[in-house]
Amino acid sequence: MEVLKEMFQHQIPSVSDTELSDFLSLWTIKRQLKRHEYLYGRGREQQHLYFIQKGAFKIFHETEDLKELIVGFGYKHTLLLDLPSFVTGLSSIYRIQALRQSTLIGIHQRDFYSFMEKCPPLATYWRQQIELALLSRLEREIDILIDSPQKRYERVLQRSPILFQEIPHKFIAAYLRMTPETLSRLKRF
Amino acid sequence: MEVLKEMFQHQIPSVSDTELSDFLSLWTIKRQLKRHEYLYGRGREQQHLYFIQKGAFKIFHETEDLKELIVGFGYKHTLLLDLPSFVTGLSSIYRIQALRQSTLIGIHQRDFYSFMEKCPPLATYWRQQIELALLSRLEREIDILIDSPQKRYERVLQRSPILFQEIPHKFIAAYLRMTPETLSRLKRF
DNA sequence: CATAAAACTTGATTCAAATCAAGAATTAGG
DNA sequence: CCTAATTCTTGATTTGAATCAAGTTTTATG
Repeated sequence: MEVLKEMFQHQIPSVSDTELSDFLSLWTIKRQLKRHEYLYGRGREQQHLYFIQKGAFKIFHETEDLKELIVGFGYKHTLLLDLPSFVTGLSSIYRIQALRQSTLIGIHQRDFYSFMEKCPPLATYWRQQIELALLSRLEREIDILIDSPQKRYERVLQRSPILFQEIPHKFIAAYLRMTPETLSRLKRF
Repeated sequence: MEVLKEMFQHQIPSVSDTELSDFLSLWTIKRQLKRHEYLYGRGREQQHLYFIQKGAFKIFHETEDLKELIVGFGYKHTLLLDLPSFVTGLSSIYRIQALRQSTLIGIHQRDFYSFMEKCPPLATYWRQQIELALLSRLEREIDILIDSPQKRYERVLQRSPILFQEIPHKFIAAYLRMTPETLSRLKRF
């Protein structure tokens, strides 16, 4: 809770102390997930926003033939949510699975949105977050369109070195649109 | 101009007639582009929002080795902009090129944003457009992560059949992360 | 801390899509 | 409407990453 408070203090400096306390009091959902556990069932809507206190997650789309297309990860001390489901309220196209034992605290979308209405700094913050998410997705589109596995690897390694410390490389390989064998060979140089 | 007016009347029904007229009067930029012409120079910031009255465009990222990674298209009677540059004000990571003779009308970002401040329905509309752009990019991410060229083709054909009528297939092939030869062979079935 | 499970590495082989090539069809524009 | 330029198709060949396989290292957890 303390870390979450610091994060918001840092990212939304214009929010007052009392507002922040009120806001944090809405983060009532506590969850503990074991390795391999899913954050929610297949195809359910997922209208929670979580903060990862401990652990790591993979976010992926499951194709009809049960292949996993990994679209992102969640690490310690960052927010975790099913963005399309959170925004639209529709059932999710993603699954989110714990990569190791993890603890989360969360807030429901309706509580978040209703607090946003009476707290303009939070509204501004959230609008910026959506814009940033869009921009980062445009960068990622370039990442995965590049032909050469070598270049894809270099680009992401440069931008997100943390990834390679936090996440098993076989998942990073899928994220980079290659096999673990290919990634392993690239790392040699 | 008439078509643009109808589009906004349809998409922002809550906006008043006088407001709409005021807004449209800010669309003062007129441009004519010949085939192969660029909307703006390499790496320039691009803070205009355009409406395509006639023509078609490709939006692509140019890699260091001058390969073109196509990230989207613009068609008749839709909006055209360099989204990351428009939102951040930074210089663009994309180039936009006319695929045939085209005419555009445009508005500068500062005029658009300042009108948004005094027109809440436009602000709401724009926020929704950003969210929609994000959601469509998440769908696209899945599109291009899929291994099989066949499946990538089917998915996009199903969702955007118009594409295949408006745009030369060699560009669609690049958009789908395959060669024109591969796309041609897929179309046989 | 022991041991079972998971992840990673490395080499050999396969295979699907890229490349190369050339002719046919379509489109642009004077 | 004609001609040149561009795009599309189809076949032959090449190639680079996937797959297969097996051994090694690392990590999880009772």
